[in-house]
Amino acid sequence: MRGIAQLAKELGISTGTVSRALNGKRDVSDETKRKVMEAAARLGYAPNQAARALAQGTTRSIGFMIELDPETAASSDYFFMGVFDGVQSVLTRHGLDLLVLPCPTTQDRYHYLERFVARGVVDGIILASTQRVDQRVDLLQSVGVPFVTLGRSTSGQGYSWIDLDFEGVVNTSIDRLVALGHRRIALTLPFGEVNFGAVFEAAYRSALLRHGLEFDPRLMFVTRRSEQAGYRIVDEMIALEAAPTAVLLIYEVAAIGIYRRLAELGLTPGRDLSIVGLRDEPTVRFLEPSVTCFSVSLRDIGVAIAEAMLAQLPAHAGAYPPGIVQKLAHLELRAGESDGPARS
Amino acid sequence: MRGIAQLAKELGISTGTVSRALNGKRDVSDETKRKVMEAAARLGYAPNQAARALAQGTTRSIGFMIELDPETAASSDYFFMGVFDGVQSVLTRHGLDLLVLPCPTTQDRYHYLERFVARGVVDGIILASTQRVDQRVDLLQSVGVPFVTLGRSTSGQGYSWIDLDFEGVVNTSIDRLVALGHRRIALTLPFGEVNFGAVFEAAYRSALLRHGLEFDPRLMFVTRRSEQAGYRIVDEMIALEAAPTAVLLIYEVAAIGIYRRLAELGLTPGRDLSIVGLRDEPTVRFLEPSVTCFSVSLRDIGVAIAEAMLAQLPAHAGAYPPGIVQKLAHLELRAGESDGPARS
DNA sequence: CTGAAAGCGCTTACAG
DNA sequence: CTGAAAGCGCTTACAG
Repeated sequence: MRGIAQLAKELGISTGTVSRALNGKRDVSDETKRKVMEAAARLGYAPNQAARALAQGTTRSIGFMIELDPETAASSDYFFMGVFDGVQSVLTRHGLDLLVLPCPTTQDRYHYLERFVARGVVDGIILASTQRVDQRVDLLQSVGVPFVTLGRSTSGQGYSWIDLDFEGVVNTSIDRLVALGHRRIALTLPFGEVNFGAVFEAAYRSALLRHGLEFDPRLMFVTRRSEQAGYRIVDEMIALEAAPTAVLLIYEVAAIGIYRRLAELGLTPGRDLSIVGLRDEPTVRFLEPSVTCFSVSLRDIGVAIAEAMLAQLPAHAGAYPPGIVQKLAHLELRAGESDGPARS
Repeated sequence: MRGIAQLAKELGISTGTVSRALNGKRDVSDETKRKVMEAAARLGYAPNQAARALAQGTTRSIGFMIELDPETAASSDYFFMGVFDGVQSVLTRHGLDLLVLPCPTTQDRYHYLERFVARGVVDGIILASTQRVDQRVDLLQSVGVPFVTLGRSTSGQGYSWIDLDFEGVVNTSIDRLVALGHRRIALTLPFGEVNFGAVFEAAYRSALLRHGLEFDPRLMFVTRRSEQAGYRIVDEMIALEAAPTAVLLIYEVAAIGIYRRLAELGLTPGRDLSIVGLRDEPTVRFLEPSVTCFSVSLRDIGVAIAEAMLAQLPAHAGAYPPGIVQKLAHLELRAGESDGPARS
């Protein structure tokens, strides 16, 4: 005999009563409750997760699916760790566990998710690296599993998402660079079909339009999230007959490669090429000269995700206003020294 | 009716037979097997995780506990993503899932783990950020849950671990720096009680001894994993009456802060201060001048961890020689330009 | 306030 | 090769 049965026997009461006491149900005497709690703590008893999940039909855990693409994920640890912490801070208060589900490089993201969903491993799913067209959204919606995406998608309709305000970043950056006299502003875009790539590009185009600047597809560079990518595009930019005088980076780490290549060429960031990065990752903040970029609280993003999740869980209705949450996280400009007046 | 019962009804056979077919047991006709598989695929059926875990007494998933310490994790450290991928590549082949368990900053690591273990959420545990004295090791050993630690500990005895060869790194670095004429070599150590801090320091002391160099506690700097930490220690080193001419970094990202501070002071890495970092993170590899550091395959470390895990799981005995695995991952020197001859 | 019992959705000896 | 049935460890109406 083990588990709750053993505990019950030890106390000389029924397993039902033990269960009710442990779960803080009403209709159990304080005395019994106290004794059960004490014994559970003493014996280190915790209800078996599988049995409880089976009986309750709920796992009390939320899955956060991330992707281990070696190139993309290679420097995104920091990003997710911060978000995880925010998610946890909320879930913990509600007795929910966070399980991070890392989709291996070799596996298809759709099937990876599908399996977890079909087996009922978690009560809700958080999706990252949301694609422009993301079948995972359709899957989750058709199955009816509560979910929140970090990043929008054109798939599905009326679901909860939290995203960075890429439009705001682009507008602020372009306005700033134009005010500094820049007319040819390059842009780096993410490799692959992540949705924020499309958002970034669209915002860029409309910002140029707003300033009456010509859109030149040769000024757009598709890059991986890597230092190497920044190193490479310097030469590509210089090779253009009309080279850009500024560049807006979707992945700020590229600045590291750009700085290095510029140094090799005897050029100076902020003078010979203006650079604006996305997030103020510590790595980039310490470059010399410091990179102009934007700050955002990863923890707050995590908190927002968790709240959007809770709003969908029946067991937690009331704690948060039920309904769909769609929220853009504002990014605040942190002016550095990597951008300056355009030189003709 | 749902789940396996529904599938069984659909096919007009018993749930037992469906289960046996799905699990590839012998004693099921190929014909039945085929039909069941087909129907399962068509209906998107996957056995409920909780029910299966309860019946089998095994969850078929392995937990990887990491810590969300904001200061430590806050650097763009892709260490874990690489390791996860290696672990996955092995586990997947054996039908095991990897669940990453992120311990929130606000929670005690011991109790966080204890709860997961008591509830039987996973069949095995991988531990990271192993402490010099780590009660989690004792816990896991007393409960008898299979586990592998990433990093050694003085707690427990005779358990499986995979660790970086810090001793090798220190020996190679000190030999190299001494050969370059350095006599006063500083060291950065990790904040807190992680075991590799003690290993790093011990190796440093014995390497100095081997070269007949004096050990000076003022040359040891406890740092967080951050760029900021590197920035700060430059001034501290310079302030010493006998300043070090070289520094060996436990956290390579510190090089970024060091570079910045040196630049501000008009000093040059590799000439005015020699710097050797630990791992060749991309961030650091692109600094100018490039940082001398060491390369190691994170994926291989993950593979080794997973294999050490499988060796402990009864269900997978045979695939890997059972027993305790204790392995040091070799780090290969990648000479850069951040260290050079000592200047008097 | 408490106990007895059914049921959650699987797996697995046990018969046949 | 297949079915009927017990059992995994919980939770929860239902009585009392």
